[in-house]
Amino acid sequence: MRPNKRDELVSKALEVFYRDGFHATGMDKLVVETGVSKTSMYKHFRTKEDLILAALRLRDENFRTWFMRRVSELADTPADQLVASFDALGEWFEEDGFRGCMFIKAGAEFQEKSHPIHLQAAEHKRLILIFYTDLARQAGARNPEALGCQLLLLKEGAIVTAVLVKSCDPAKDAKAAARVLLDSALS
Amino acid sequence: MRPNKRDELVSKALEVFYRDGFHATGMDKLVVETGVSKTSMYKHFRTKEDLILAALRLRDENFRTWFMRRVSELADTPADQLVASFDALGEWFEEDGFRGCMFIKAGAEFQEKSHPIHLQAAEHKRLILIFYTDLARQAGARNPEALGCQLLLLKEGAIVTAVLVKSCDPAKDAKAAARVLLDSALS
DNA sequence: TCCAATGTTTACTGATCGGTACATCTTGTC
DNA sequence: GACAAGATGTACCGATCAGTAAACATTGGA
Repeated sequence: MRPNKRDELVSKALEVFYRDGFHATGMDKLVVETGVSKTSMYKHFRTKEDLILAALRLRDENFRTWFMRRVSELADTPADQLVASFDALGEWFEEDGFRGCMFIKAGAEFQEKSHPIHLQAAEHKRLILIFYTDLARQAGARNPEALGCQLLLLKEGAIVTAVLVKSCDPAKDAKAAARVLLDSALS
Repeated sequence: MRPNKRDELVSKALEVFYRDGFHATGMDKLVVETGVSKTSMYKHFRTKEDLILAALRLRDENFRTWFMRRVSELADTPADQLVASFDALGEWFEEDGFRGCMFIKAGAEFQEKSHPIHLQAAEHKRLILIFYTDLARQAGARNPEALGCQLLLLKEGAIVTAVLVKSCDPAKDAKAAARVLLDSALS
């Protein structure tokens, strides 16, 4: 039960769950794709739910790390970073394997509010909200909580729209909207 | 094969798919919940996919009818209707059985862009986008396509946030954002 | 009343679901 | 090299998946 082996399994499972969905991905498929045996899989993870939770934890870490780093690379001041975050999103949308937000999908497939997977998806969004609220506060917004939530709306809407609506350029429109909302929150 | 019987089945299937998800809902469960036999079910619908598509068609009709009617009840001018649409959304979020947007969930569970279910979900979003773009044009926005898309972002973001983030009042924040964006698009 | 057509039910198919019992292999220790 | 302990693979569990064949019930017209 080498710990790095476990990490490998989580990483591969994350990839397959993200690509094919949670209910649509059986443990047998994961066993084939990872090359490990079913018994080994269940030595590392008590249930499929445990594996999904581990994959979501990894995804949360990966995404937020990438997102925050990229935002800080793209702009220097909090105000500019608020706006630049939508450029970062736009880069993500253009990636080959882009399939929308894993946590929106997790929340959609496990809808009970008390379900551990639903709760973990909600926790990710809470952390993103905090990220935006902090930036809004540092930028000097009159009501950082309200602006943070509005930026979260734009981000989530942009992701959904990037998946489902071809005739839009959601990253561009969200960025423009963010600038307007920021200006309005500062004046 | 009375046609109203078929409508009954679609209506019940819609309810169960919306509550429990698509992959998580087996035909056997639907057979039990509708009280009809499995063979009858498959006389009305060639495959499960056909049933899902029929349910989505009904949902599209129901939702857009309700949404547009409610918006026109809540305000008179196009500009006010743009803003009031988020009050309508807020009413929806407060309903007992609210479980987010069925089309976001359909797009999440059937991710291939060429899949008929994915395409139908995308079509619904396209119609909503047209609704907002038309209102933006009637309201006199400088760039109705851009404002329409931004309002769509707010709407989709508000739905996702209403499902996953408890600490927000997304309908309220989206409404405030819509007003700011509208003002900016008019001046 | 008989027949044909239509709708419905029961009972089943092979495949796959999440999960496990048990045999086998590998590895560190003496 | 002997042996115990942990990791791995094989082969299976009952339940459920989407879908179907064939018997049965119902209903219309002649």
